[in-house]
Amino acid sequence: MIERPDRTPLPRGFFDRPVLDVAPELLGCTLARLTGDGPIELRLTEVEAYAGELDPGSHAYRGRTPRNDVMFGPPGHAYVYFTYGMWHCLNVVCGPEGRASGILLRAGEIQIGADLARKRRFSARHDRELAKGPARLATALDVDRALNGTDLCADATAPLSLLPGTPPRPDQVRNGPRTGVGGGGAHQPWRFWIDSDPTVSPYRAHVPRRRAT
DNA sequence: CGCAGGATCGGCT
DNA sequence: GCCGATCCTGCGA
Repeated sequence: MIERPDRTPLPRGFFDRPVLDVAPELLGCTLARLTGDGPIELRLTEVEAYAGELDPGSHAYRGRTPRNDVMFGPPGHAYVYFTYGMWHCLNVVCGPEGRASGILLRAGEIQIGADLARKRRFSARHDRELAKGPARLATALDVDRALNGTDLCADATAPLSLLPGTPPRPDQVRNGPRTGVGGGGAHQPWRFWIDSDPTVSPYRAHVPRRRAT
């Protein structure tokens, strides 16, 4: 009998906890995508927590809308949003249900399907850039709003799921301010990443956009 | 390598 | 109308 890594998705209970407990534990976990062309999998190296309606940085801050509806639903589901007119970003809803908290999956290391990811991320000059940033991660794994609401705990044959992986050593888990978040939520140190990992995206402070002249 | 500017459109005020 | 949980390219050092 051949030993294989655990293909059982993380249980719903894993996500049905306070988002700040879940976020650091997601590091090292496997995000598995089943595309028509084959599987693409990555090991998460960077995530960011958003604490629901009370968090000025969260999409849920101004209450429930058609766009953020999934965030108010049960934990363990995918919240995918479209931004800047061209990009998608992927979150996991966390508990308790109705809190509308979630975790943005910001970066990872491609472990399976790098050839497929390279086709989708043709401008990446190096494999470490394939999923270095939330929109790059979504692009590499062919994630768009068609996957909004997907149950990530269903099973490994689903189009998108989260599985246990290889956790980092506890002393390798770092945290700091969230990238690109302005307003009242800017200073919260709710971004978590694996220290010294080359696939972690660079920190960028929020920049209000200037109007075109 | 760092920084500035542009792309592009859905969601919400 | 304004702005965004971003990324890419081009330019200069």
